[in-house]
Amino acid sequence: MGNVRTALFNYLFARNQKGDFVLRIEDTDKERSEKQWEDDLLENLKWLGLNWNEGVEKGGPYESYRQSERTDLYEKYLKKLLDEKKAYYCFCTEEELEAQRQEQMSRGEAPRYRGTCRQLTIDQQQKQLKAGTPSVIRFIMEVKPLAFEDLVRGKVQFDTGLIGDTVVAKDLKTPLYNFSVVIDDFEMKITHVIRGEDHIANTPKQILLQEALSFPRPVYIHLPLILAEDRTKLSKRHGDNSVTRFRKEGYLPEAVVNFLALLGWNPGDEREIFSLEELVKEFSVEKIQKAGAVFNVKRLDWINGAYIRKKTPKELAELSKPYLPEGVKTEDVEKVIVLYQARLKKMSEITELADFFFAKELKYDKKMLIWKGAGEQKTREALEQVQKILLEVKEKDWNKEKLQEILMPEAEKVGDRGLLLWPLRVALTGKEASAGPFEVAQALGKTKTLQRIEEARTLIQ
RNA sequence: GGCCCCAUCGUCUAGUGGCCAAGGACACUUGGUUCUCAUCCAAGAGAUCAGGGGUUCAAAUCCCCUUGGGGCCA
Repeated sequence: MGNVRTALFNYLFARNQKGDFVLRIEDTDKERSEKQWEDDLLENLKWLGLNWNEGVEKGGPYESYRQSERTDLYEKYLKKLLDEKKAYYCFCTEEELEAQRQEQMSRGEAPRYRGTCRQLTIDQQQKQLKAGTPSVIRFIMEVKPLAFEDLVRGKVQFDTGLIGDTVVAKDLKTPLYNFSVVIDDFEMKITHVIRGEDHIANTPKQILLQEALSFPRPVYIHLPLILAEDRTKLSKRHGDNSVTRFRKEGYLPEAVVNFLALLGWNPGDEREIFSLEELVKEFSVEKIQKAGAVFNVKRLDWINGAYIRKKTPKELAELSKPYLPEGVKTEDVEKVIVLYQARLKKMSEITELADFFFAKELKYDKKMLIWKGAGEQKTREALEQVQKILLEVKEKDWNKEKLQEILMPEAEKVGDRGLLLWPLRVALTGKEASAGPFEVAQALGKTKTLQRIEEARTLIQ
């Protein structure tokens, strides 16, 4: 969810600027493999209709980059830092580090690496390496006040002295996120970094690294986080909120784009529904929100419903296919889908709403047929009356307008329209709630309609 | 614990010193439309703009402090 939203904002920004661009999406997700992460993302972006000129540059969890073809590149820069004495090997053990951290925290200081191994000479380092002592590569953080300009937050300041020398790689072949991201930005000529707010704290490290390697500094835009109900960062802990899931449940891509764009951004006026093209046109960094935004499925549902209502029967039929029994005829799908167009929040709901249409036999409690206050007898009479009338209706007149024209006066005559209409509708659908009786009858056709009324009549006998 | 970020209805938000005793949307409540459900329409409830100090003729809007929430660091 977060990574797709970030990709969307990158897309909107770049398209709005009309410049050439390359998208690089970063994510430090440690749970999934690079391959799966990338496949999911690309698939989702494609589904959403976000197409890039040059294709999306490979991102993926940076921890996995050691596997990639860029290894030599990272090694080159790592060696450069080492040669220039801007980085060094560190042989401190976990225990030593942990003890140091505890001590610092107990004294109310910032927990940071003190630079013990910085003192080591090249010879000493080599000796330890040869001996096979476990080690990491640390980058020397220059101590100075550092500020960068964030397009949505303004000036963000840090005191780099509080950070300590960061680990940039486990070894020459295994770079870590903060390092590889800097190399990638440079190599890919990234000019604008648009990413989640959770990366703000990483930015000074990356800037110092850029400076050490004489790389230009890109423009930073940090997006507000997507939050769960409990106002913490949305994560797997909160259940599956992936775009993949929403796609499977039958949310429409244009609705998801619309919804995501409005999480943390707004057009400044009161419009709510936007196409991708409109979003591109309207997008502006100044209107990006600073505070985190809670992910609200009900709002997504509403937006999705609005898009569903705009579809043609043909489009809807196509969209609902995955949620209907296999082998059903397209014309049948079109018949039933229009009944529920105004009722659907997501396409997957059609399965249950339309099952009566495809079922050979309806199963329901006969009590359901009885309109409030009416008894079994009155209900039976009503069904018989409707049956008699409908039997006379010609095949060519079998449409909802005509059926209503014929049945409505009869229902009026009874006094309480529900007495006639309710049993009819239940007989046809077997449901407490459904589309109206006339349109359902039209969709079912004369034969099936009469057959179901007969079944209901027998049931209540 | 340190640093950083943030703070308007339950939620997403409008608002960049006077037009705001705060507007819209979702959700909620009520009523209307051909039985039900939904759509649609109408109405309603819902925020002393986190709190406190300033600055100003005037502050939701600028400044400071406090509080609260979040993120990163391990």
